[in-house]
Amino acid sequence: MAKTARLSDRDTLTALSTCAPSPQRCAQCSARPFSICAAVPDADLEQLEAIAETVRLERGAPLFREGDPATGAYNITAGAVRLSRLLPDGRRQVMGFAFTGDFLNLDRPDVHPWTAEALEPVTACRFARRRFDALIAERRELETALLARASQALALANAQILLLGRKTALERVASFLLRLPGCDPAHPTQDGVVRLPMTRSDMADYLGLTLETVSRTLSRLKRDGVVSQRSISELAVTAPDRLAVLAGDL
Amino acid sequence: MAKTARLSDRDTLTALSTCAPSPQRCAQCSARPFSICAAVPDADLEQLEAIAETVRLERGAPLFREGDPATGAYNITAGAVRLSRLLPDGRRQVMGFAFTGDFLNLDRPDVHPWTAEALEPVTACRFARRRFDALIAERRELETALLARASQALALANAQILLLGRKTALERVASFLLRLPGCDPAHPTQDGVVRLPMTRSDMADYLGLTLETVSRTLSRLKRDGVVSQRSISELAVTAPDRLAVLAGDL
DNA sequence: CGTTCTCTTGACCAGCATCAAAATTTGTGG
DNA sequence: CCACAAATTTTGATGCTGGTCAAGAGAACG
Repeated sequence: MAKTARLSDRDTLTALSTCAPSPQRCAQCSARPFSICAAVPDADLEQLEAIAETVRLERGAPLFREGDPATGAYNITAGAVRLSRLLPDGRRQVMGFAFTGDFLNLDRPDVHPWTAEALEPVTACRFARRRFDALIAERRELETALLARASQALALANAQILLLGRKTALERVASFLLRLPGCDPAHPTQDGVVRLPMTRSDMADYLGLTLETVSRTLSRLKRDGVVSQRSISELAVTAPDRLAVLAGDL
Repeated sequence: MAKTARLSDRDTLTALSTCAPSPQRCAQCSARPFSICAAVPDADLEQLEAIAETVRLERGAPLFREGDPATGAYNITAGAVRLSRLLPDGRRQVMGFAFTGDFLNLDRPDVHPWTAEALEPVTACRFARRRFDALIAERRELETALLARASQALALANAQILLLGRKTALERVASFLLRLPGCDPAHPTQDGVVRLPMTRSDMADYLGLTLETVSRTLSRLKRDGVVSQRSISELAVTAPDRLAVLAGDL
């Protein structure tokens, strides 16, 4: 479905921060404050560095695929990732997007329940499964951090269940635009700018809609003066209050 | 929405098992093997007993309500519970059903994200928030068990997201009938019998459908010989293989 | 610049929702 | 146990939201 495009856009990475995301130097890692690694005190970072390995992906490249045996866990240190599952006939559900600081395979499954693909150039730390499990067993604060992350993930999943089960197309798109900016700590949002590193099709498959419906709904929001388009992948929310009403939760 | 019905059907409880679910005697609790309490060794059960309190609910009674401050966590020891959230205009999403052994408030929220109501007579153990938090801090195996439960809950939530985002009405109902029996360890399912302690409306609000669509879909499954009706709240799956195909996942 | 991919817009359609009413089940009181 | 009332379920008729099909406009890349 998604073609493996080639694109070496290293600028976004270096522009992001002067200290490179790198397991060799966890202490200087720009993603650490947003990551599960923040639970490990500076003095013990070597333990983390010892089992981490840096992975770099170009746009479209998979970090792992649905059905593959899970041999590691991943911490995203830069870029954005799409998590998706397929039904046998090709219908796709985007299960979520992961940004800087997000941890994949919280629940340490034997087999990956979904495919993870880079939406833009991505760096991630890979922790080999066995050694990571051993580290968790040894360091309780890591397990506590994992539980906190799992709780967050559950709350988000439940918000998505409400969205998919009971919201209209307009409410889904509005909810998405409100929620997305808060998900990426590497791109702190300024005055209502929403960065959309994914395609309309990705949004549609995330929101249980079609790409045409997403496009029409965004056009409607523009026409109604709720958002304005800065570029194809960047919107500005001009009426956040109205957008919140349209999103429709309490 | 749900009226507080009065019904003291104690028989289902005693019929369920000879050893009463009771915190005073955790060692004899029939729900313990299915519960998070299984993580606490027999020798230390007093610690659990000390902070537990038994709650009994008649059908329709709430265990807690969406928006209420969360002052405790609950372990269901008998019966079935409906978890639901409301949109301001009254649309309802049933977030799930909880059965014997299920633990509510895994993520220890400050405010309950949903309402929990008894579908039938229910007994539960209530753990006061503070004291439970203290016990977790003290006993690591409890935290490990919570993480394992949270992982399970995440996997289930993700299955539901796929269902709500991309499945047809027929696929949703079929998936539901396949999944439900495995959720209630207190009623081990014999040869494809599915117990449905919830109404059509509850199923509909769980599956993102209307009660009419659920009813029509069940009628269709009956007409096609995939299931047969034993009573209004009990079906028998006569063609499990065909049902699995209709459910449509890999 | 031309090729390709993505996005937008329009016309039409289908699956499921809505509205309505009858059938069945459950609960209540004699 | 029966009769009646209330709630739930089933079934039918009709409508609407969002999906499908199609074509053209705009970006991105070589």
